Amino acid sequence: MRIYNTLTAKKEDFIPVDPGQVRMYSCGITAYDHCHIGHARSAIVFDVMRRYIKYRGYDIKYIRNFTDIDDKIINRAKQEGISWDEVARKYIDEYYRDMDSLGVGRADIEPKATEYIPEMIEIVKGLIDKGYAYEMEGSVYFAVERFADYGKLSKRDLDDMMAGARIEVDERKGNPMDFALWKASKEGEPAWESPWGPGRPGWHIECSAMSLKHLGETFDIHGGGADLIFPHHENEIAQSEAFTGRPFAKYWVHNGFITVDKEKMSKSLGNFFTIKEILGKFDAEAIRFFLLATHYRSPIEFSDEQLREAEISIDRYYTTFLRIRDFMAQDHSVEKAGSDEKTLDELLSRFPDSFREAMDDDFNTALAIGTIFELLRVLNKYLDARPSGQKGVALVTRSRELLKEAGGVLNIFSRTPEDWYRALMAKKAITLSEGEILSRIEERRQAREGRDWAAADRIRKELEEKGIILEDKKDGTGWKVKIS
RNA sequence: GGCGGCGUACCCAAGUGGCUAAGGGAGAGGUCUGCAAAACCUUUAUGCAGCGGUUCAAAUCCGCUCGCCGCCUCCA
Repeated sequence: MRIYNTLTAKKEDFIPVDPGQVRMYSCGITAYDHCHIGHARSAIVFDVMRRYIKYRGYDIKYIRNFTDIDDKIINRAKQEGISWDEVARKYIDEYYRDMDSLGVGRADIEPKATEYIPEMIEIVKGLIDKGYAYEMEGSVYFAVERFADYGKLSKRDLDDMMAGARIEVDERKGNPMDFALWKASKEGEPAWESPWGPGRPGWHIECSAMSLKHLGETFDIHGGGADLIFPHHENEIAQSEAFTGRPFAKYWVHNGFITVDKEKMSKSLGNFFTIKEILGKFDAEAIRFFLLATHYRSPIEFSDEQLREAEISIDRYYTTFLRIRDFMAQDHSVEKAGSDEKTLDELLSRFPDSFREAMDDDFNTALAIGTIFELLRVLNKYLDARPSGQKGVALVTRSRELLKEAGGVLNIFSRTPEDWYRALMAKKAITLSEGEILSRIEERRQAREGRDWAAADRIRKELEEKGIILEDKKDGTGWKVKIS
């Protein structure tokens, strides 16, 4: 496997610190509002990395945190008139609701910042003892000049940073770039006891404390959105490496942004779409497919049109699965070859390698999806000749297994075609019930039997206007939801 | 101002030195069909923002130009 490492700005061979064992940490959310599609991208990208690493035979321990204390949470609590911990709890629940629908699995450990206050205090104390941090009026700051490697992740030079150009300078700090490890709490704010008086942790320290506790001083993969590179991840490196004297994370991976009109989707610009809004119009699987159809480091322009195309792609997959099922159910007493049997056979032989090579190359899910659709095309062509017999059963069974395995790694294509159509009926607000559709199909069957094509076409047209497409096959009529 | 990224067909999107430049959508033509739909076939980039250069060989490396974006403040 090769992974692009932000730290070295190169794709590198992936060699875990401990052979066969992977330790991965990704930065989760600050629980103060509903998640938008950008949060979904990050969560899905790391979910797929985790699944693929496991698929490749590694034992993986995956941690994803929640920031449950922070200025934004405190402000939100004031707005909503509830306590800060109620805000955090509420939005963590909402997070799970969103992620569960998107097929994002739970991490092995999902620590919350406030559960690690003693560990954080220990690190802050250690950093003061080692001369990397100083206390000032109840707060503690990390002195960036003391850490020689400061800037190595974000490729910045302290002198060039034009500190103060865009930040409010606190004149009392040793260097304007010094950041808070521990913040003194103001009257009425949530506070924990510390050697420096009542206060709360700075933002960055929680990840250092939680990763150290669960993954050790040095671990393999640390990820998050590209906007976390500076200052968050840069500061994590400074704190952690200054404290332990050991390298922190070996591979740093960062996902690209979702854009709207070419601009980064963000809370401050207000150009964001929440996951729930999008789920109101599109199926969760389409969202997941849409996000995985582009490489994780590239920007993705958000658009309804792209989501619709994702639905069409998924529909193509499930339509093929219905064909597979029809084929398996038919009579196989006669051996009859399909079209291009050799092409299918050869493709099946190299498919696992193609898929794996794509994913091995820095988790190239876009290319991996391409291999899936290539197999669908060849399989469809094979089935077009209406083959039968044991050779065919073997080839089609193999195709089905490989497709399901690949889909499983990406956690897409895992439903039945029926579940897909039912979900689509709900999203597209189809007013007909399945029973009504079937009875109309039966009426039409009788009309067709009497060669009353006008009546048959009328029924088909009527259903299409209500969003249902009919497909006449040799042994009956199937239906599907129209995507438009 | 500093650092970084991107620009591939009508749209989306892989490809970062060498086979016919993946895959999806859309369009056109065709096979199949009572007619459709689905599926399949053919077709749509002698071409990869532009101009130079390196090389036997470049979308891929180097330089310049143009355009777009990101980070440098909370941010996935």
